[in-house]
Amino acid sequence: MSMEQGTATARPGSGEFERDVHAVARLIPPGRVTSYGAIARYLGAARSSRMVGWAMNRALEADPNGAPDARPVPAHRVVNRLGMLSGRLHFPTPTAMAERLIAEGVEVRDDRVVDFDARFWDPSTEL
DNA sequence: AACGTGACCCTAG
DNA sequence: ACTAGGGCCACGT
Repeated sequence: MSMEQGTATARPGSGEFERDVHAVARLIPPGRVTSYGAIARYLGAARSSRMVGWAMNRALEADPNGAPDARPVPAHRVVNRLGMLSGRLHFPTPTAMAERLIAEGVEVRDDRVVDFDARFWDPSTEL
């Protein structure tokens, strides 16, 4: 049997890397935040921080096929290395990301996490 | 199928 | 301290 089209269910972007990113993100404790680069580094792909952002984007998307791994991913806890909410525009509303953080006790001001260093959670160190 | 565009980050001038 | 550029790689056009 030829397997040329065998991947009929091949979902673009559903790679191992993306799944790992989601797995790590789910380990971020409420009230803490991490960065794209920190997750990338932890997964041994220090230069693929952009892909982490893309993975968050996918996680946020309503599961198109009711994926088996439809557990929620706390994408709002991932910010850039300066603590800025660079992904806020990808949420349902431009303020949803900040609101979710605030609900967890994270102070946000001008689209930026207040006291970022203290809130920062580094998987490489804490995990 | 090449090209531009990113929820980024690091290095060099 | 600031600006530019390179690398990464999935996606839309």
